[in-house]
Amino acid sequence: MTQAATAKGRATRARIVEGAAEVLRERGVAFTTLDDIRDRTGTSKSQLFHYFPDGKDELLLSVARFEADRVLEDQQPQLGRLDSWESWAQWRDLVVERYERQGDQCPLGSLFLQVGRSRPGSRAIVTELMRQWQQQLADGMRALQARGLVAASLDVGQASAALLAGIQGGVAIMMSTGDSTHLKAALDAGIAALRATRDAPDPG
Amino acid sequence: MTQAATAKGRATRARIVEGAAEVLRERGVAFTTLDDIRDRTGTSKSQLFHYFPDGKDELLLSVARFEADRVLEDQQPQLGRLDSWESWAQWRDLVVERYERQGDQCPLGSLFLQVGRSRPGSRAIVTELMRQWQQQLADGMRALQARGLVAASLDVGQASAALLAGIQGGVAIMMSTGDSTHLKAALDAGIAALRATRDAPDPG
DNA sequence: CAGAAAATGGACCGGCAAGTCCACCCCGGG
DNA sequence: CCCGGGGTGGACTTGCCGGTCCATTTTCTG
Repeated sequence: MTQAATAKGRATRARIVEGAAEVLRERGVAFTTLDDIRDRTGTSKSQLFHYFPDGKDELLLSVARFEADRVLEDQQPQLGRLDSWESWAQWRDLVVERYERQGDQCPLGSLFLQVGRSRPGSRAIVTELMRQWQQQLADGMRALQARGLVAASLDVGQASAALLAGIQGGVAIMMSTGDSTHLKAALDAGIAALRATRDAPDPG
Repeated sequence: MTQAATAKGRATRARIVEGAAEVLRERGVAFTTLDDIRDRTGTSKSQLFHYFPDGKDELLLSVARFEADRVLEDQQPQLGRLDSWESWAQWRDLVVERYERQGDQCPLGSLFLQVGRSRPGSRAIVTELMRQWQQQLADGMRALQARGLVAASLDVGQASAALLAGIQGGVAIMMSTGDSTHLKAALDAGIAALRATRDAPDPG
């Protein structure tokens, strides 16, 4: 039963997912038990298994979906409207701010470790998130091209892939070291690469 | 007792670390037990605790150190001699090849999940690995500068940080999606950015 | 206001895996 | 030869935690 039948049921299910997401962010997947989630969400063991019959894995997968959705939502509306240098700059700051606030928690990354990267469900979630994210970056780059701010010859697919990789890596490094230098460098380098398609390079 | 007293002891300890690293890569941290490691290494429970008195965490940390060392070793000698476009290209291929061969295993990443990113020991390992890696990239960029292949005005610190982030992210994405496109894009973009400091941009 | 279906509470079970313990082995030195 | 200590084997303990079960309450429907 993935969908609850009544409004109350749906509310409870949502409460479980959101509460579980909180606990997981705080404690980390490896150290979170169903009892922790039960406590936080004010539910009982039977409810957990009522709404997630396949047990912990199913619940974790639902949390992963929930977190994946948040990732892109948290970057809106900037990410959806990257049609000027100003909006790119704003988005860049937003990303840095979001992840610095998040600190060393990587709900999504850790979630898949536990469930298993290769499991059909989990891989689909990341793949889809990456696809959408890159898509929006690519849209932004094409918007710049349309306005003549970026050379039409730019390989948008490659540039957006590289920028996305830089973000992921920057975040990953920040998780481990607590330092956001790399994230900022990756964002700035990615945007600078766009600019460089029009500007003259340093002639030195 | 972190160091064994006799040669035999030291050999056993090394066998444990290497064997554990193998098992962890195959099964993943979350699904590996001390008994798995015991089987693989042909040792007994008491030996595990004899050489790693603090238990599983201490062992995992040792494996993390072991794996961290491998990361840079596997990129040698190319990584240590990035003084021409050819050597950069060779290194780029080496990185792609190494991680494609590794597939969806990320021994290091997962290890820290289990031990806890923030634990003093584990954070130090990643930080040091990142520092050395970036250092070697930066050295390579300066070598290009010295030969006049890259503009002296290039901010090596920022460029190396961005490239490192791109690699990390590219690898991370490949782990989750099985696709090395992003890794290649990040590497190529990073190197192209170096070239672009000298070449004229596409005038389109 | 039934009666069914959904939702909830929480005691209980069972297995697994980390960690303990002690007996034994092996080898080098005196 | 024996003795001491590092090295080894593996049975055993222990606690945790995912998962089960059933009794009870609440909510929908006619």
